[in-house]
Amino acid sequence: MQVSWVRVVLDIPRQDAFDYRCEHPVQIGQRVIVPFGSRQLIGVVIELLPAPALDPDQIRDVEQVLDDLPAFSASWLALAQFASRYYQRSLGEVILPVLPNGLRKPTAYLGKRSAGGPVARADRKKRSAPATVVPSPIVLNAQQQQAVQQICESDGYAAYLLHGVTGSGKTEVYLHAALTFLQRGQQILMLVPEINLTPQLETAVRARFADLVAPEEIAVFHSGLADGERLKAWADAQRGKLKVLLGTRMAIFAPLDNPGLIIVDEEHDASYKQQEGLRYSARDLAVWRAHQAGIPLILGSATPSLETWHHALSGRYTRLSLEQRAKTRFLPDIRLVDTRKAKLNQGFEPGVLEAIRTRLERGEQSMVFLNRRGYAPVMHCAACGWVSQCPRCSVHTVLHRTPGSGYQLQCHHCGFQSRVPSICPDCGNQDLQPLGRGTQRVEEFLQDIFPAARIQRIDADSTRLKGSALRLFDEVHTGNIDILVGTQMVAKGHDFKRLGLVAVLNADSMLFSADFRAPERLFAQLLQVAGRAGRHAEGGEVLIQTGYPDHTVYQTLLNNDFPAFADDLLAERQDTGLPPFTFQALITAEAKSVQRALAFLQEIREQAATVLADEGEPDAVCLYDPVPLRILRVAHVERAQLLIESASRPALQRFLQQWLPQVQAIGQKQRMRYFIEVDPLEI
DNA sequence: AGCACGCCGACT
DNA sequence: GTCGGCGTGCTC
Ligand SMILES: [Zn+2]
Ligand SMILES: [Zn+2]
Repeated sequence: MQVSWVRVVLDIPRQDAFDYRCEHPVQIGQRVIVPFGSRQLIGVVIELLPAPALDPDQIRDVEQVLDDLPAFSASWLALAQFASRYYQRSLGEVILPVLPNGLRKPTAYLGKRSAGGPVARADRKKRSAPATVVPSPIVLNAQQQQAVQQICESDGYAAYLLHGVTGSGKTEVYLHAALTFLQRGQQILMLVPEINLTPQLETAVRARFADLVAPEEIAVFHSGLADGERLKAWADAQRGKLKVLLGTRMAIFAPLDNPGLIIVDEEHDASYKQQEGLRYSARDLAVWRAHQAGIPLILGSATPSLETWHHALSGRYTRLSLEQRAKTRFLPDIRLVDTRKAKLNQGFEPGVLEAIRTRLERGEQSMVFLNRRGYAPVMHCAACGWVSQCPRCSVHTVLHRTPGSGYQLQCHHCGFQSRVPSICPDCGNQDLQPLGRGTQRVEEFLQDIFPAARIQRIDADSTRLKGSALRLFDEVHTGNIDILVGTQMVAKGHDFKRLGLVAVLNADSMLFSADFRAPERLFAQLLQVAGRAGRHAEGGEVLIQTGYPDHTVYQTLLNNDFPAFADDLLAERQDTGLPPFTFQALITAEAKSVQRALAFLQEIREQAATVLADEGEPDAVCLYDPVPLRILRVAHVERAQLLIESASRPALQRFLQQWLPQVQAIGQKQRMRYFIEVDPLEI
């Protein structure tokens, strides 16, 4: 066998690629096991080298070429390459972390327990085929039909904003369009924001495509799957065995080679943005992937992100509106409840409690939405003003009810737990009070005034165990629950047939957040919760408690004029020079003391001025003053950030490419932990 | 990111 | 004397 040289990417931060000698047949896109220092790693071959670029005695040998899956295709590698360039990470830091565990750990292949490797092991495992329900025939209305037709007649790449409220039948458009592309022999990639939303959609997909697609040609891909299941779905995608892949943001990296249509449901949702490691936006990568593959893309939402709305206005995306609610759906009556004039009872305006009582008497479900888990956001001493504080973070600790009948303080940022002090640590006062309320306290209060009601709380705490979310939602669906108390977890997607009333308690808390996207996000969330009520009968009602009923967010809910709201926000963003009219990147530095983090950011900022001057474009990119984060300290680490902004995306990208190597050098010298985020969601 | 190498404090 | 603390520097 002819010896060759290969360039391999590994999951090593800020390092490009490493060259190896290879005595086996090998091609680009194959995974290999290589020695690296004293350990072994799995890497991916990205280049075949005509000759070694290094001293031959520094080059080591590839130990094994893995061939239990086909090599990654050129188009898949191009996607990874784009993400690497755009998000400013090494290619290895993109490729390896997106692979299922078994495919990136050499131990899965070595040793006597490896049993033919992870793929063979996953294939051997018996899995019960999911039951398929018989679909009920669906008739599309004129707008839906027109949308489907336009999508299916796309010539190559086209991006569609499918704009329609809950119940307007977006899912039907997805499914009908998907059917056409399946008939053409192409694959469908469908993204949803949350794991919770996959079961309902999977059932619908399986039912609808049962005639055309075998059960094993449909797969689900998200982080809630066990390692083996995730690996099986990925392997089937890479082997070309799938027709439909349904998943959360990570599914955007699935190695499908013949996609015909990509669908991003609830495209505005912040969950599409990865918040750690490679901070990518699956929505934006979906646009790139569709463009590269030359296929249509559907971005669906009732409340599109302003980025998407802006593109729809400029003509880059085609807007398809669904204004008619499907025939079998009803619009709930949305009302604002002015809390300024009311005496609240445990956060409830009296009329809201009465409305719940009425629904109870009629045997209908109510939902209370409160975006705050735990019993109370903080413990407080009325005598001296002491509040419960996390010793490791600069935040309050939250009072939680524990499974017994006790209480505990928890930090929502670092997980720190502590006992509730019986007296004030500062002044010895014996009467510490919980301040405010979370879902646990609301649940307790409602149970107190409606003793006979069956109340269920659904939040991150009550659904911690695997599968418990599914079970709780089932309870609600089967009607065993009268009142549902929940956080944003209950806001999305679920279609509760007997739900007549939705009450929103603390919407205002999001109104004055420091984040410039707050109004947009609040509106999306409120419309989404509102969409839970009265979908299947008349008389559905949504009550939103607010102290600011005149605010445009609330007024837009009443007059149902999203376009006007979005246009106003866009005008404001243009005036203030914010996205989507500018492009941003954010560097966050972490250190024991914020002074050190700020000093580092200040130094790299000064370096930036030199880079910009050298490029002859001193004003193309603006770097703001470094600032401490709003929550300064988390788990004993203090953080500061530096915002970088430009009116031109290419200029920003060019600048980052020039500047980041110097940032790295300074970071190394100062032993500073930092990371960069392109298109940050929150600043 | 690991993991070794290295040079200083308190322990069988 | 050596066990182990984690600073620093490489890994094709
Ligand atoms: Zn006190
Ligand atoms: Zn904490």
